[in-house]
Amino acid sequence: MTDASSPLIVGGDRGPQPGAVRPDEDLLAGLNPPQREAVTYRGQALLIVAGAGSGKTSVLTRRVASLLRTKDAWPSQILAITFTNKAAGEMRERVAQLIGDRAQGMWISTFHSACVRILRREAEQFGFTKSFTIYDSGDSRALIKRLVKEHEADAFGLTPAATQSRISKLKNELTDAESYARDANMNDPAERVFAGVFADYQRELQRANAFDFDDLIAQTVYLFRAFPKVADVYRRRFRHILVDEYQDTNHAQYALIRELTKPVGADAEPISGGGGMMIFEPEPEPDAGDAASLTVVGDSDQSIYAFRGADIRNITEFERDFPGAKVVLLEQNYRSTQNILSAANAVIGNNFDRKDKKLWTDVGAGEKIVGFTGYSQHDEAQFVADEVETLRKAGVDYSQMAVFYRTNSQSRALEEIFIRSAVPYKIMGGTKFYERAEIKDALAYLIAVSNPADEMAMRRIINRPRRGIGDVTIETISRYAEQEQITFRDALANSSALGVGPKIQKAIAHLDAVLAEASELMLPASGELVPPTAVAEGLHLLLNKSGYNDALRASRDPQDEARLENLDELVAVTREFARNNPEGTLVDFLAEVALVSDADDLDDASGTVSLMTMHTAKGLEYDSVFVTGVEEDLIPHRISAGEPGGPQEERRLFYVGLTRARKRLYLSLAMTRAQFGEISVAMPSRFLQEIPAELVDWRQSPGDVNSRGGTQSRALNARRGGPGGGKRYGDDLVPLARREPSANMNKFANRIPAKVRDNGDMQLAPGDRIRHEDFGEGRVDAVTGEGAKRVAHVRFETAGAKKLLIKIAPIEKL
DNA sequence: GTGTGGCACATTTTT
DNA sequence: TGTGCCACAC
Repeated sequence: MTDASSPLIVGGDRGPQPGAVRPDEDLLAGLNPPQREAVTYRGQALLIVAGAGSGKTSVLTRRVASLLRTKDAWPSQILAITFTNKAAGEMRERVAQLIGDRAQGMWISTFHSACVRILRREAEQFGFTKSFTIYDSGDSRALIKRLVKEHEADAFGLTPAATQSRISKLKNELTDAESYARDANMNDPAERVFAGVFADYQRELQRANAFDFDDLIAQTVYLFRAFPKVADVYRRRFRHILVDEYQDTNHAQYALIRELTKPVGADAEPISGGGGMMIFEPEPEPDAGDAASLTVVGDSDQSIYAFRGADIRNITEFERDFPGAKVVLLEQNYRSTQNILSAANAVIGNNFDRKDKKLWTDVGAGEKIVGFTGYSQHDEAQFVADEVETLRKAGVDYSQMAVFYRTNSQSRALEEIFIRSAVPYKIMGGTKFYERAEIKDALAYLIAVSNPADEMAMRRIINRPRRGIGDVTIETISRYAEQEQITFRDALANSSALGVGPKIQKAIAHLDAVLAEASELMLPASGELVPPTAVAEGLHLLLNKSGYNDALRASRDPQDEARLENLDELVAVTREFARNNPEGTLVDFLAEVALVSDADDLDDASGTVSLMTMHTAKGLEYDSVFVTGVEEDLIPHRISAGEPGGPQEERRLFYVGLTRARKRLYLSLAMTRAQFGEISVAMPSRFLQEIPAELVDWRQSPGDVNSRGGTQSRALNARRGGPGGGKRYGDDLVPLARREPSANMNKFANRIPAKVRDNGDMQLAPGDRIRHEDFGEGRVDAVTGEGAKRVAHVRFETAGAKKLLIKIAPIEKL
């Protein structure tokens, strides 16, 4: 290993002089030795293995600051890749705090944003224009759906969803439609059809001047390979490349990094074959000093994106890929208490095939992990809501609490209970703002202005609001455009030549006029500067003059009022964009909107509890964390069982969830869970067994709920902790109200599939009277379902109407 | 071309 | 539970 190699000499600036006080000494304050090393090491390649909570963000920002301070790099020579836009923003801010305005000019962004920037500059090189559109998954699904139908591919079992994910996987492996067709077995009709759809899809994207998410990366790689001169521009520019969350990079992203870290001029000879396919073997490095230095940060235990092509080998084989690489291990955790870490270590230790690594902390054991088992997901949610309130009363801010779940659908029950309990919350991701129909419509209007080649956007808005333009007319326009070799958008300008009725002709002419007016407002004539407010004004104009807003206002559908509000919010977003990006154009705005991620809209100061999936939680931390739905078939998810490496990835996901917590961790599950309106029995997750029993304080263990006649009677509506119980907490670490340790704890500890209460095939019929352990007596109204899923609809005397799963409900027939 | 009602199917995670 | 698609009526 070439330790302590000589400092890079850049732009005539010398590195730090030996013996002198380091110019970046202040940046090292408070760092432990490995952290220091990670900040100060200067060499070609550095791998920072950063366990959860080991201060990696701090290290990364200080490393960037140090590179600038020691003059090893100018800001413009730095390219830092983060996982989310939010992380990028924070990093930029923190670097600026450390070293001031010098931070200007760095590229700190996600892979996707960086590629958009590059593609934007170079688009004309390969048949696109600067104003290309970015298709999100929904857009590309819509396009694929159309093509699948056209090719009648569903006859071969090619659903739109399957086709989309297959294309995405291929692109992540840098296989394009042509090379796929070359290697595919064309005797197989299914293969042939798929290859046809793939090729058409790519053709349509090109025709629409559009890239999908995967293309943003893959096409940038192709661009670099096909145009070595272009690649050299960026190799010359970026002398220090830093990549965060490296364990979640896919092959295309890896290839991109490889391209950028080749020595300038490495590809002097143009490569043969226009496709520019992958060259795998490491190239001889003629002059290593000439290549950019690379720093990657990651933790293979937190790799949770294999399903979208992330390749854990990128990090595990880093040392092989970059010979002479320095490796720094960060194992001291500054985030969580020892109890939380012990649980997390124990869980992740069950993954074989991993380098053993143990996080430790010196902050002490802290509180025990709290466990709770509810009857239903609502019961579970009530526990969470009650506990949130208890914490709040003890002085914990809502914004310091988070609730995690495996699947988005689980948020519904939590939401219902939170609303009822008046707990302020915010759902990250889920049905996202930008996926709402009215927002997509509004954006389609903007796209129609910015990228007239995008026929999808045109088709979307042409009859929204209703203008009396149906499929027949759309096809007429489309045919006309093809005939005249013009775009769909331009065909609108010739409405009189289309041969449609006068009413429709007028409607088309009006839409054309509105789009033209908006174009004038938002698009710069050559050399002209457009005011930053142009996007906001243009959007406002489009929505009003197109009749879109009027149609919503005139509607009597109560939802349309909410849609209007959403559109107002979108206008507000454009204003905000103008404030933050005085030079931002329409095209920039659309790109930003297309690339927002689930975690991006996180607003820390909002004073609300955050609800999100465990995936979204990556990279975040909270004082108090609730991991909910810790059940078999949920975490690990049922579908993962069949996938190679699936269960292990699920374990890593669970590990990510646990390690988000600073002080308090809650694990909860439910004994029954309703999905699709069907109630089914849930079993505790195998991961619970992996946590040493002494770390968990079960308020209500699975055993309590399961076993018949257990000692714990549980009152569904009892409010734990009670309001205004007169408890006073001075300390930050609150001793929370705790029930006496469950007598059943040992029973549960290492024998998870505890005996489920089983009423056998108890027969109930409408009119029967029953007694329920908690609800008391009631009368059966109806029985639905079959076998183990039979459900009794019962009207209780005091508790009201309930639905009970007959097989396991704590009931007896009277 | 538009609106309605019935029915099938779905939910793993996401830039 | 709820969404999306299709068939049918206006």
